[in-house]
Amino acid sequence: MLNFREEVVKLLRTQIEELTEEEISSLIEVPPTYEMGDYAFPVFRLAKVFRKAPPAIAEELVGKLGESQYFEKIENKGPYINFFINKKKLTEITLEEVKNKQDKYGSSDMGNGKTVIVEFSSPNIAKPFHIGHIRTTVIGNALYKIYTFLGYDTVAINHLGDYGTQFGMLISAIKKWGNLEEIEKDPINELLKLYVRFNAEADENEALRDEARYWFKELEEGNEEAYELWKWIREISLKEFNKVYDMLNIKFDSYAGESFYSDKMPAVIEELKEKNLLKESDGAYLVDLEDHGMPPALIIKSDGSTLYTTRDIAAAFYRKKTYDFYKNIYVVGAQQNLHFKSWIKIIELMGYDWAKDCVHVNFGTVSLEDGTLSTRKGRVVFLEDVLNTAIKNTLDIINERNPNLENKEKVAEQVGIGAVIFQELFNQRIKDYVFSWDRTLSFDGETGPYVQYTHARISSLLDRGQFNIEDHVDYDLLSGEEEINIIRLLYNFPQIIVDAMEKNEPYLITRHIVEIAKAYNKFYNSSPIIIEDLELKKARLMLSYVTKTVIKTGLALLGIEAPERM
RNA sequence: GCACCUAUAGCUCAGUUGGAUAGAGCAACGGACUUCUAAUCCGUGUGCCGGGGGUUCGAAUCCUCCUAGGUGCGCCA
Repeated sequence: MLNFREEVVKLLRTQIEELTEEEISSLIEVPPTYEMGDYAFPVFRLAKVFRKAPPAIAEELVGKLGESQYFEKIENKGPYINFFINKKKLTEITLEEVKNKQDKYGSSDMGNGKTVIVEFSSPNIAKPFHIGHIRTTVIGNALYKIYTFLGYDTVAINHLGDYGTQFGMLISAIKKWGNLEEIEKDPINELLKLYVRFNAEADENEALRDEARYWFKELEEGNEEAYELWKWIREISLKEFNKVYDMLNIKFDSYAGESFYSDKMPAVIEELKEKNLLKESDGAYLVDLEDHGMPPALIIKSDGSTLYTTRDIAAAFYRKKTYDFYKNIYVVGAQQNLHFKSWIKIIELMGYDWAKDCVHVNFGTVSLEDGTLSTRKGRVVFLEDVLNTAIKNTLDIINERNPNLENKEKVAEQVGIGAVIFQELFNQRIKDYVFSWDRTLSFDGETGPYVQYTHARISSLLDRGQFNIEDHVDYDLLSGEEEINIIRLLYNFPQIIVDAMEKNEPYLITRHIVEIAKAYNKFYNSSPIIIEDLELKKARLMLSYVTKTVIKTGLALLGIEAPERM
């Protein structure tokens, strides 16, 4: 697709020898409003070379630039040279491209089959899937889709928390107080109860902790009873998690969790020893990272067992060997910033330059109005409840506003769940937030339902207007301000996807499709579409169609469905 | 104590990597459905961009020092 920005650079380069194309390109910007132009070039940087006042330089350059088929106007306003895109060209290029590529519009082969791993969600077995897990789950899924869309070979890994001392506790608790049938009926809650009870009693009776450690050691050493119990806990938990994954329509390529790497750690420890990175301290072994401004990283506990740092290193090695990744992404909360910085540094110190390809995609903390989430203190909001409440709320709205809608339940699911995901992907990852039912269930303004509504409205319009994609369209009929505002946003969509990928920030796409929906709704409210004038009708329907197509693609990249009616 | 992150309108947040008059949504108030879906659209106003200092043609954005909040800092993950 023709790149107008590059055309600006090329044009400027013909008159500016003092700057390279790259330098010119980095100076190009988008003016605050479109009345000022589509692209602007501030000439301040040339003031010293030209030994003239910036406005005079700009004026002189404009005079020399001459005509271009891509721009209908080039003028200077003070020290800025402003470029106005040829509207017909923009419309033609954009609409043809969307028409041709349809749901592939914005996709690319830039990934060239390179492998990108996205590790996300990764809940702890035997613990509830709560609102704190939604961010990693939803952000990770969006990134997975974005990378895939850009031509990368992607691997979605759910690094289950299925190992560690906590399983010693659970096994011990089940053996003491557990009733297998009851657990099977309501696994997560029953297991959680056992876990909480165990912790409470262990606070009184220290011996219980030793028992837990004993059972975990048994598990590690292959005790059959412990292993069978562990396997059973893992299976029933996964079944529970899959209920939520099904609702969110999320699939993983691998569920290799912590336990998977348990036999891969000795090799790491051997190599650390060989490379003289391991230091003994109080009976434990660690890697000293003082030279890199970090506290030491503990690798082996004084009782000989390993820690999650060791497991993450082992996992990274395994993934490098198995997938030969180009990027290895971890969607994990910002609380673990130091942990990731530290083990990635260790891999670098071991001499592997692919350490730089391991990226921690972090995000801020979700808390509740009465404090931080705490499973053990019962301060927890279950994700399944949030989704179900959103669905129910949506169904109420449908019954009120559009009671004759077909497939109400299905649409309520798409919209309710979409609203939750959308909200989650609306801001920068790093922001902390306090969970609020009000905000989650608000469907007005810049929300998922708003965008979906726009999509559904267009769908219905296209049917009524008997839209035919083969119809020939006179692009001159779409040169009004409201039409061009939509088209500009559609034109920018592919670049937004690339930006979102480079920054690992899905919200860029979320915000962009909101802008598209806003621009379209404005147009819709002021321009009747199904009208007598056949040519105008065809043009407006085509614009509606391409808008719908891009909205649908944008939502899909976020993991949100786009119902045809709502 | 040390390290990292955050601070923009009453609330929740954008701000295109240093550019032109700092923008949205929500909330409030007023308008637009016998006409393509009113989950929509149109109006009305709000800012010591946490504070001080610096860098330069130019700073919400970069540097520095404060302040407030969050997170983390060897035997959990």
